[in-house]
Amino acid sequence: MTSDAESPRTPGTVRPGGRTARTRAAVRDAVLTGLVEHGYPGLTVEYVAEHSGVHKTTLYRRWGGVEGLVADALDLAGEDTWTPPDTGSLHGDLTALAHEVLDTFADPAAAAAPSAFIAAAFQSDRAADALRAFYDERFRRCAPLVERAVGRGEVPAGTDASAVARAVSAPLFFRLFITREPLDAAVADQAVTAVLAAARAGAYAASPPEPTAGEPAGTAP
Amino acid sequence: MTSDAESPRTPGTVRPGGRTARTRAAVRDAVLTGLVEHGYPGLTVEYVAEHSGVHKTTLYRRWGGVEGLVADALDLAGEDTWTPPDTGSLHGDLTALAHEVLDTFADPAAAAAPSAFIAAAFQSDRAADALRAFYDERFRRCAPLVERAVGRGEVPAGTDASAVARAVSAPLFFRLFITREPLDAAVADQAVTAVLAAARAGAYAASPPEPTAGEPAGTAP
DNA sequence: AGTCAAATGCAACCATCGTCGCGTTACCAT
DNA sequence: ATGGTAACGCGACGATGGTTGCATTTGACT
Repeated sequence: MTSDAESPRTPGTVRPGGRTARTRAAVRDAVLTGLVEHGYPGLTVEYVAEHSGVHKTTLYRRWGGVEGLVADALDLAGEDTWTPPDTGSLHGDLTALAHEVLDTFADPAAAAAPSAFIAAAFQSDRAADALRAFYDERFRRCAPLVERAVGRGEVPAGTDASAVARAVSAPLFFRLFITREPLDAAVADQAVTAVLAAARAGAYAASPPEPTAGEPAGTAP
Repeated sequence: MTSDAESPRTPGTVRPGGRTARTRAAVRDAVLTGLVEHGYPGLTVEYVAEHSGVHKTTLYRRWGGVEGLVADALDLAGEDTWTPPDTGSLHGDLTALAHEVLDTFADPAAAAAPSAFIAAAFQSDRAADALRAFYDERFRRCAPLVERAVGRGEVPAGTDASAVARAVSAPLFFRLFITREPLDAAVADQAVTAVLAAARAGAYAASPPEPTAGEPAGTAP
C-alpha cells in the first residue's frame, strides 16, 4: 500500500500563484453562490464545478469534497472587517448587536451562508473547526465593547467581555437552529435585557483563581 | 399530472393494525440505532431497510426518505415521561437542568440522537417542525419549576416560565452546536448564575402591554 | 367465512456521485 | 528562454441511492 499518513500531498500549496489563485477564488465564489441557492444539503461538488469552471476532479483533489469546500469558504468569511457597534451605552451596543443577528437571519439571502456553515459543522470536523475559529474571532472583536462599558461603570470590572457577547447571541441562535422558533424584536430585546441584568449582577465576572471546574462560590454574600 | 396537494395518500394510516404497527416499530428502532451509529449524514434508508427487515420500497413509500424517517422518530422521542427536577430551590433546579444537558452531550452515545435531530432540522422542514414541537413540550413541562420559585418569592410574579427554561439551555446549545466550543461545568454554572440574576431582575417578566417591539424602558431607574 | 383493497415485498431500472489513469497546461527556478 | 513538475482538464468507469411496475400478503368489512 502506498498509503501516507494524513496526506503530505496537499495540492495547491507549492505553487500558490497565478492559476491556482484564480481557481481558488472562482471556487470560493461558486461555493457561496451554491450555498445561498440550494443550502448545504443541496450543495454538490458538480454544481461548484459547473459554476466555477474548475473541473470536478480538481475539486475532489484539492478540497476532498463538499466538506472541504465549505470549510475553505468559511475560513475566508472570517477574514472580513466587521467591528462591533459603538452607540455610547452598553444597552445600545448590545441591542444593536442582537438586531444585527436578527436582521441577518430575517433575510433569507443573507442567512443562507451562515446557516449553511452551521449545518456543515454537523457533518465535517473541518467545518466545525473553521466555525469555532470564526466565532472566536468574532467575540474577540467584541471585547472593546464591554471594556467601554466597564469604563463607564455600567458593569463590574473584570467582566468577561466575550462571555457577554456570547450571552446575547446564544438565545437568538438557540431559537433559530435548535428549537426552530420564530424570531422577532421582542425576543432580541428580552435577550439584551437579561444579559444586561446578569452582567450588572456580576454573573460574567472573569474566571476565578482556579480555572478548572469546581464549585463557583461567586454568589455567596 | 396526478399531483395532489400535500399527499392525501399517506400510506399506513387507513389500516393501522397488525403488520403496519409492527413495521412502524421496527423502523423506528432501526432509525435510532442508525442515528447513534452513523449520525444523520451517514444514515441511509438502505441501512434502515437492512436493520428493520422492512423493504426499501416500503420505507420510501411511507416515509418519503430519510427526512420522514427521522421526523417520525423524533415525534416518538417527544412522547416520554420526562419531568423537570425539583430540588427545593430555583438555583438547584436550574443547575440540575443545566447539568442534565451537560451530561447528555458529554456521553457520545446519548448525544448522538439529539444531535442528529438538530442536524436533520437543517435539511428537512418536517424534522424542524417535529423539533419545534419537541422543545415546546419540553419547556411547557418546565413551567411548574418556575411557578414554584414564584411561590417561594425567588423571582417576580409574572415571570415567563418557559423563557427561564429556554434561557438556561440556550448558552449550552449555543456552544455545542453553533460556536462548537467545549462544554464544562463552569459554563453550565455560569449560565445558571446569569439566568438567576436576570430572572430576579424581572427580565423574564411576562410580555408588557405592547407585545410589538418598541423601546424597552425597563432599565431606567 | 369470504371478499376487496390497502400495505408490503420483489426485482430491475435510472440517475447521480465519487474515483481513476492519462494527457495537457502553465507556474517556478535556473 | 527553457526545462521540470505541480496543478489542472478530460473522459470513462464503478458504486450507491432512489424510483417504478407488478405480484403477493394481510388487515378490515360484510
